[in-house]
Formats: sequence, C-alpha cells, structure tokens
Amino acid sequence: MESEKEFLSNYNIKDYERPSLTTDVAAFMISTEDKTSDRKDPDNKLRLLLIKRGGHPYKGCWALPGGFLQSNETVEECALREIQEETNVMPTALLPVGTFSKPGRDPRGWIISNAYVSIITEESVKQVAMDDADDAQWFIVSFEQSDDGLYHLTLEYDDVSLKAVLSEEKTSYRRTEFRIIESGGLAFDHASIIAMALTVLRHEAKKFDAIFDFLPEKFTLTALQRVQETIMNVTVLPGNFRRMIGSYVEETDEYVKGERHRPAKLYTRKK
Amino acid sequence: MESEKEFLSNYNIKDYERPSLTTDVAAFMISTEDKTSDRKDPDNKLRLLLIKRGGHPYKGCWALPGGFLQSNETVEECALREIQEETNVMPTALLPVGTFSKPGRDPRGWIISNAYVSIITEESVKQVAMDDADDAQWFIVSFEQSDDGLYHLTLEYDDVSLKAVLSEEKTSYRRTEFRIIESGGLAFDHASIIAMALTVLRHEAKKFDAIFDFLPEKFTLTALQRVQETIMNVTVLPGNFRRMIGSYVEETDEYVKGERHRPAKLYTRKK
DNA sequence: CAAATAGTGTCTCTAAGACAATATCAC
DNA sequence: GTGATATTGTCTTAGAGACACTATTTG
Repeated sequence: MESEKEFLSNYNIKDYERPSLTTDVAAFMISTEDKTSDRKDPDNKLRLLLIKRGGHPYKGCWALPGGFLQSNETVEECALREIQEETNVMPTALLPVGTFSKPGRDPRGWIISNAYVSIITEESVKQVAMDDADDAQWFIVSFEQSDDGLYHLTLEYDDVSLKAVLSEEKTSYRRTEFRIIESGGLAFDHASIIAMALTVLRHEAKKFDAIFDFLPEKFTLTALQRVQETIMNVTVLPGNFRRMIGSYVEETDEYVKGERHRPAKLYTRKK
Repeated sequence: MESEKEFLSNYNIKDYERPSLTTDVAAFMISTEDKTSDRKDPDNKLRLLLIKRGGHPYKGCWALPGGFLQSNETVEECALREIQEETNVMPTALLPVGTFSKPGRDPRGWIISNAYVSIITEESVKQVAMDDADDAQWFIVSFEQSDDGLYHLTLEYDDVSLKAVLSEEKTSYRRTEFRIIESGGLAFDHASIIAMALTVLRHEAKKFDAIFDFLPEKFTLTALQRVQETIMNVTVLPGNFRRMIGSYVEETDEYVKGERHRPAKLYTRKK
C-alpha cells in the first residue's frame, strides 16, 4: 500500500491541463475638484484607474490594471502587488468582486481572472506625481440605469470618453451579471468587471463600510457624507447622515479651521 | 508593425507558469427528521455533503466535493457539474464563496480553489437512493461561536463526528477569514471553506434570499420559517415571520390537508 | 373536545426621512 | 453683518419584535 509520502513524490501535477490565472483590479479614488467659488465646497468625483494597453491584444484600448498570479502569493497579494507596481501607492481596502472564467474571454487563450475592488486615498495619489502623458489615468466614473433598463458606464478623462452599455442578466441561479452590449473601447470583458466592481462598491458603501477607506485617518463628517453621496449617486440630509453614521465614528478634539464658515470637528473610525 | 492577428499566432501561453484550478462545493440540504410524536412538527437539520477521500493526499479524511476546471466551462459550470456527478441531482442555487489561494494549501502543488455554496432540495435527494456504505454522506451541520470567540464547526452522521475549531481573523483589509485551529479530520483547508460557506449562506438567508431554494415550488409559510430558523440558528415568532416574508411570496389556492391541525395554505415565491 | 398548527391584529420601540433652528467662522 | 458650512433637535412614518387572540383540522 502506497503511503501519502510516496504518493506525493510520484504525483506530477503537470499531467493536467491548466489555465493561466490573472488578477484584475478596479482601483477607485475620490477626487475633490478645484473649487469653482471660494465660498462653496468643492465637488467630488469617483475615479477609476485605467491603463492604456501598449501591446496586443486590444492594443490602444483601456484596461484595468492586473497581471499574472505568481506561485508564492495569494490572489489578494497579487492584486495589491499589481496596484502598487502601477501607482506606487498601497490601497486602503481590497474587496473581492468575483471570478471571470467564460471560455473565450481572452483571445490569448485559457485565462481566468479574479477581480477585486481596491480603494486608494486621494491624499496618497497626490504624493506621487502622475505623468499626464502616461498611459495610466484616473477616469471619472458614471454608472447609471436608463429608463429602458440598460446600464450606461461612462469613463472620462480630459478629452477621452469611453461609453459602455450593459444589460443586467440574471443567471439561471439568480446571480446577476452584466452582459456587454457596447464595450466603449474597454479591453477584454473589463466593462463587465467594472460594472460588477461598482455594484460591489455601492453595496459596501450602503452599509457605511467602504467609505472610510477613501479618506485619511481623520476626517470631517461632511467629507464622509460627500464620499457616500458620490459613490451612491444620491444626496442625504446632513442631519440624518450624522445620526446614521454616529455609531461608526469617534470624535477627536481637533478642528478644521481656516474655511469661511464654522470649523468642522475631525472624527476617526470607531474600533 | 505586428498586427493583432500576427501577435496572437506567435503568442504561446504555455510560456508562463500556471496553477491548477479546482472548484470546491459546499452543498447544503435541509432534512426533515422523522417525527418523534404524531402530533408535533418534525425537526429540521441543515446538512452538508462530504466525500470520504479514497486516495492520497488526506486519504480517509472527509472533503468537499470538487474537481478540476475544464477549459470549455466556467467555474460555475464546473461546480454544477461536480455536484451533479456526485449526487445525480441538480442544485437549485449556486452562490460564490471566494477564492482560496494560500501557497501550500494543497500538498500536491500549486492548486487554487474557487468555492461555492450550492443548495439542494430534500425532495430531489430522496429521489436518488443513497447507499449507506457509500463514501458520500450528508452530515448534520452545527456552527457556533463560543464565549471565547472561537467558532466550533461540528459535522455529524451516524457515529461519525468531525469537530473543527476556527478563529475569525480580520485581514489587513478587514476581510474576515477563518483560520483553522483544529481541522477535525477534514481534508485540506476545507474546514475554513465550510465556515466561509456557512457565513455566506446565513448572510443570504437573513435577506430571505437563499431560503426558497431549499423547498419545492410550492411550500407552506411554516416550512419556510423552519428553513430560515434552521440556517440562522434562531427562532422567530410566527406572526412576525409572516409579516416580514409577505412581500416575497404569493398565495396559491392550494392547501396541505391531512395533518392533525388546521390546513396550511401553499405559497410560491413572488416574481 | 383536546392538542396542535395556521393565521390575524395590535401595542411598542426604534430607525430613517423631512425639516427647522441654531452655531461659528472669514471676510 | 453676510454667506457659507457645522451641528442639534423634533416631527412623522415605516418596520420589526412581543404578544394575545381567533380559526381549523383529526382522532
């Protein structure tokens, strides 16, 4: 009878056909736009990092950052490594989106992707200068459902505008996935991945869960409210937001002064 | 300049080192135990399908059903195929649990697993006779947190009892995962996968989302309530359950008669 | 009629939305 | 003072938990 040790020494894993495994990361950031007036608060924009592909396939198209999994790391570590290689910044959050494995999704062959949402603070992005002629850019994100039920994903930066159209499909097991009707110049099935990533992000934001990761350690409640409103694409009454967020935050004794209005107290995330 | 077509014809995907990809499925079922009294309603038990490993590694240990991904299928299709090969039954639901990729998790080498929850109705299981001497068995599941914060996973069938102990770990990115302290005779990292699967299942059940998949097309509200109570390990007042579930179900004009009490109306899932 | 489940109504408490009122700063 | 945001409080409504009560069946 063969022992486990003997079995493993005889076992050759290369006997089976294997796929390549990649990680794609939807890295989000919220930017505070330049003030239009010196009295009003600035607008916030949700932004997504895209890379212009320099090689085939989908040469010239924009794609999510990502890369092949290495054998000494987990998929989460791979996602973090890819984001850091691309931005020189460490994300503050990483959320799983799903596995994309439909045969034919990558013309290079049998390639399966694990998708993640990562969140990066504007603060940290500003510290590393970004070359404007670079092939990595932060696109302003808009994702809305129109009256006919279709979803419209718009990604804009300077004069580049990518418009994808997707339909929400319920699989036979009631999982929702997004079918690409118009990819809008996005590589592979990345329009679908981005739509899923936004769904995950909004789901987390609804529970006040991912919003803290867009801000520094200490923040004002209004800043936090703007983050949630930007992600969810809604507006909330300030009084109600404060009541609801109350159990998630802790006061500090610091204030933001210097603005032309009452100073705001800084808070930190509880626990 | 190389065209995309030329690029692809020169591209050899086998140049990169690749992992093997498997799917592991936590298949759940709720069994109605034999009546102890002829007046009282039967007890319900949450059950999980486990397979006794016939070969190395972990020979003789119990493991989740699963297998290697084929190049012509998605991971979801692979999960469904594996469950059907093992049980001859088609699940009524399939929920993603996550990707398990920690280096060293499988002694055979670089093997990454996508885990799913699948739900099977008791009705369909009863139709295919199960050999009691078989190496596939439905274990009664118990999963509880003790006072010291540890989680205790107990799987029982006849005189077989597997007891695993896990601790809930928050990763640096606030994802919770379960670290195995005592595997209780479960193969690989399957104790951890099962704990995650139960967390996913309970999360869905809380939203009244996965509970319908345990029952046939038509069901009584009390049966539905028992399913939720069994999964969540709580009890609910009947009046409140009916009020809360009201918007998810639709009446039929059929009744269950023959019991020693008022007949119950049959309902179907709305939409 | 006894015992059991099926089903309804109502009280209370809490959480969330709407909205009003007050506070405090820089200029 | 003016105009902006910061912060607090109150009214109302919707939903969830607790609980009491009625309905219907079979043996």
